[in-house]
Amino acid sequence: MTVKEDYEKAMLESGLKMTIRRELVYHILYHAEFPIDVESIYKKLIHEKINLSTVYRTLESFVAKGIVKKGNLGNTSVATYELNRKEHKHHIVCVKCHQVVTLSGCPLEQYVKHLKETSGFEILEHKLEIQGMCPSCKNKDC
Amino acid sequence: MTVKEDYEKAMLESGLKMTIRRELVYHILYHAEFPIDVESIYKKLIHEKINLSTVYRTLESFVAKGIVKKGNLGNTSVATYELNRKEHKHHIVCVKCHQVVTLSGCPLEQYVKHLKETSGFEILEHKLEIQGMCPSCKNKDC
DNA sequence: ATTCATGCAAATGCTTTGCATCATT
DNA sequence: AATGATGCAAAGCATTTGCATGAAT
Repeated sequence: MTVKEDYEKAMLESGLKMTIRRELVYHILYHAEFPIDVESIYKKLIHEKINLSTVYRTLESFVAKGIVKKGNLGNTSVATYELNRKEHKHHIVCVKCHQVVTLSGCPLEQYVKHLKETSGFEILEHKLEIQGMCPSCKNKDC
Repeated sequence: MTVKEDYEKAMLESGLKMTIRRELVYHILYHAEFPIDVESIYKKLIHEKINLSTVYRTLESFVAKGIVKKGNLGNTSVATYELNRKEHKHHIVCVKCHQVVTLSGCPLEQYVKHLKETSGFEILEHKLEIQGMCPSCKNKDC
């Protein structure tokens, strides 16, 4: 399935109208290797006619429909967004330079299953982020 | 060790001066069962003479010294703070009412050990938050 | 005495919103 | 035609900062 087909499927299933701006944002999320913030998305759209508030609104409607997951960049208050794929990934973030490395696999599958059976909650998502210092920053004393 | 002794130890070790405001904030964090936001802290200090920006500055200097860990409330951009205890805890947060339940134990100890050996990063903290719907919200259709 | 902490007010930066216009259904 | 999407400008809100004063070392 192509990105475009993927996008169209998401719009149809969610009931959101198909527009150029939404497709642009969807494409960026689709090709992102890790959660990205609004500024990064907007910068990638510098040559397109799209307003910053449209980017925000697009992302929020995607989140409301479950198409996209919202998170935060490290411990900052900057929101990040990523496509809500079946195969989710977790990341290590460098506390200094914010470099992000994607980890393979999810170490929590068993644990989440356990919680579903014992917690009384309806378990939905989980957020896991490992913080550390990347090899490069580790060697700089700043 | 009492809260006060704990606080004094933290200030001595970090080099931060001991002040009434810092002690007040430290006490609140000490007795909090889960990460709390600045507004909640400030409300608990309503009868004390303390400025909101002092609360922010106090928390940020605690974070800088590793006394406190900073996070986020659910997927919002509101910062939360908790004491950086040896025995860290994780939580389930209700996506509707923001009720927080503390989980026992950390399911990631083995995994983090593994990452320390293989990732090339100096692994520091990790953030894990489970999102779900609490028993009460689960039964309300809103 | 020096260094750091605090209050206050103003500024910052990310995000949201009201409203008129435009595009998709 | 009706409903929803977008641009633009203004507002909102959490957080930060400059500066003068006050307190801890």
